[in-house]
Amino acid sequence: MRVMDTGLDLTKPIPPQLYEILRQRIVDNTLQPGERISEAGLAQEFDVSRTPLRAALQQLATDGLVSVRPQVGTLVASLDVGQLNEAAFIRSALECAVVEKLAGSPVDLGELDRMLRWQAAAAEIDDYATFFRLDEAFHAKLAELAGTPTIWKLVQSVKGHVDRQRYSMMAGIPMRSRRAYDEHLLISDRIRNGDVAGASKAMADHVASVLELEQ
Amino acid sequence: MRVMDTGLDLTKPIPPQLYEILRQRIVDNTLQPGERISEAGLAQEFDVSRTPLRAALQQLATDGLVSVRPQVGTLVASLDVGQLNEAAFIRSALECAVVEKLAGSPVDLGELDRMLRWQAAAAEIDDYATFFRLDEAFHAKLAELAGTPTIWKLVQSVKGHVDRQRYSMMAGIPMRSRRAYDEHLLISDRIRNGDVAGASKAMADHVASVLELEQ
DNA sequence: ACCTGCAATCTGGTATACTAATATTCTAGC
DNA sequence: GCTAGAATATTAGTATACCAGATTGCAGGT
Repeated sequence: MRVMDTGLDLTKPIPPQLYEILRQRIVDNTLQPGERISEAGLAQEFDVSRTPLRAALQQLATDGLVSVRPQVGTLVASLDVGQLNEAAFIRSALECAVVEKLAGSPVDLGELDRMLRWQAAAAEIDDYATFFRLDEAFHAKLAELAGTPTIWKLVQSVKGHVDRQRYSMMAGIPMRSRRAYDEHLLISDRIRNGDVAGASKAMADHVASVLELEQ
Repeated sequence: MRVMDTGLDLTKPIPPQLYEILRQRIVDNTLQPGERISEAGLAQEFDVSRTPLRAALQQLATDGLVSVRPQVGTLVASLDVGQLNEAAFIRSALECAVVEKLAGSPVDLGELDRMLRWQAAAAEIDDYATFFRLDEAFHAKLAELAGTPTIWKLVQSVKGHVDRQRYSMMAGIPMRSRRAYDEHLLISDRIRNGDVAGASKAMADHVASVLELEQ
């Protein structure tokens, strides 16, 4: 019998919740590269059967965050510089295409401005958790405004490798909420001005900046 | 008891095979938009249990080719012009990024030339099935040479909507193997010449051409 | 004729049992 | 002491049973 809270809401679909939890554990290195994952063990921990757990692992496998070897085991994927670069490249290509489209065909940026003000506030008080959430929402909103919400889904599925690298580097490094906010501002300004190439460049710099080692 | 051949190789993983078969049926309109899919029915048809079948359906759902509604049913996704445009947009962004990278950093294009000669032969004799296979291989090879094989996986997962539209239009229309071959040639030439913008443009035109209604 | 409510049926979601293949451990033989 | 091989344990893959929610059709009341 298990009474401990597993953090799952059993009234909502289980696999997506398990996916998010496990993804977070891999990204923040709670589950380390190369570590073996036990389906049965995790199923017991979350007090669910292997069935929904396997659905979550399948998603993580398509994201390249775990590697399942039949009849052997499921491993947390190793950090691979090639895969990291590729993920960053893909993200850049997709998000640049989004802002190019936005800069080329005017849309209402009111919602974006509102989000930027929230970000400014969060950056001011160094509320990193909130800023991180708003940062994700900003990029998602860009894709939504461009009429390409699928792009944000693809970016998310590819972004895991980048996020993992970021967590590895992040030990004690001061947050860059302020810088990220400035870059967001630059992107939205250039979109507003219809500066297609400039907006694209600003986005490329922005997504590249998260991997820079120096402050 | 079932003796009919289901087309499955039981010595290899089942879910990917089911995925390919069902994807093909959706793309070529054997399974029509909005049609209801019965997990139990398909499981019986292929003589497998619902477990591997559900894994395949989950993949098709992430591709947006089916829509799973809990306790209601699984439906073949409707043709949606918005989704089609988005898929074409994403494909263009990713594949243009690939050829831009290739044109910017010289690599050995020997394998590509070999594939182009095969395509020329297939186009000459109007062997459409073979040409289609070679066409896919050409694009996959571009991604491989650019060091971004994941991009081709993403393109494939998004391409279903485009392929479905292509099948809908293809009734009686003469094949365009020759034209596709010429476009491939143009792309590879511009890559070879380091013409980044030109190669990108050629690729954009190429992926856009499959949706053109006129000959 | 129409609306309402209940019940039968069908659906996908989950739990569990079983299989086959791999990895590991232990042991017999040298 | 060491190696080869067999027994054991563990794994992901698959099949099956069960569940709860949703739809559908009909019965009965208005």
